[in-house]
Amino acid sequence: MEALPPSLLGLTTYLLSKTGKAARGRLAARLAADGLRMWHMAVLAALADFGPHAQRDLSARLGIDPSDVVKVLDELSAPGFVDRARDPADRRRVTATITAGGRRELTRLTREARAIQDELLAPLDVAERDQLHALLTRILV
Amino acid sequence: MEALPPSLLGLTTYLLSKTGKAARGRLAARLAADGLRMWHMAVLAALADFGPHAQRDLSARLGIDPSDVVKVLDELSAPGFVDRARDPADRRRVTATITAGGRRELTRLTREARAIQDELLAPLDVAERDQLHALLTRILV
DNA sequence: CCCAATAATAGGTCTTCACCCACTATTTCA
DNA sequence: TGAAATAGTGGGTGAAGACCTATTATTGGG
Repeated sequence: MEALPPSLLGLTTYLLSKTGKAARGRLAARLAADGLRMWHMAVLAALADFGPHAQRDLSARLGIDPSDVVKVLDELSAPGFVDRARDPADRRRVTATITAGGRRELTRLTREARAIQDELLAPLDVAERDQLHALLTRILV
Repeated sequence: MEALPPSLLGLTTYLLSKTGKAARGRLAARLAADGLRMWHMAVLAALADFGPHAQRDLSARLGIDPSDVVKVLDELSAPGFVDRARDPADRRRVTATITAGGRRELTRLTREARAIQDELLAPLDVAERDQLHALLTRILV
């Protein structure tokens, strides 16, 4: 008397929604322990992977509202994870750069994300996890 | 200059979160066209698959707060998708039953969910979709 | 050189969602 | 039979997300 309705479990849409929610929920919980949220990690990742960004470029790359970028950067620069400096070439722009501390934080968060992933994907063996990863990647294209 | 950070795309957790959000978003949009939300569909599915439920049992099966079950059933009985009747054996209980109209609505919603699914999973062939479905099923246990 | 466009920022709104509390009716059981 | 537990209901709250607007500083095009 505890099973979920097969009508729903037969929909991949539903399974995606549900596993996605589980994944996001767990990841968000770990981030919250550091006072952070998803966007903070995304911004750190973007800065680490692609180098310094004007805030507008972060907004475009990640699809966040420009005014929310401001808030995220406020919260990332407080603990010293990013530096903000006005661009001398165009003084309207503010360039955000990840610091050594920010890189360390990102590494920590990534490690924890993988731990969460291992819990969530426990029923799958390594080959299957790779398969899943590849399929999801192709969906997002 | 538009790519997402590989640091994120390398995390299955992130991919799940993102595809899940896409799936939920699209499904929610279709449901909203009928003035419904996820839980409405879940409740209809539970009633169709397992027969009439006391509200408390719906709450337990689907993991919704009992007070939210009330609201969902209010909205499902307004258009006549479910009937509510007090259980004569235990007059505290209210038994919810899906109507013929409710079954028709569920069929419609399911058909639309499959259409959404086809859009979302367009990059995958049929075998791969089955694979994805099987993997996600095993994750949810 | 002036005006329109651009970048950042501060501040706010509007939903959605999960959750919680108080209250009533009814049942169970000591 | 009286007290405790259970079922449903109504009316909230609080957090999180996405979005929107006005303002200021700065730039570049006509």
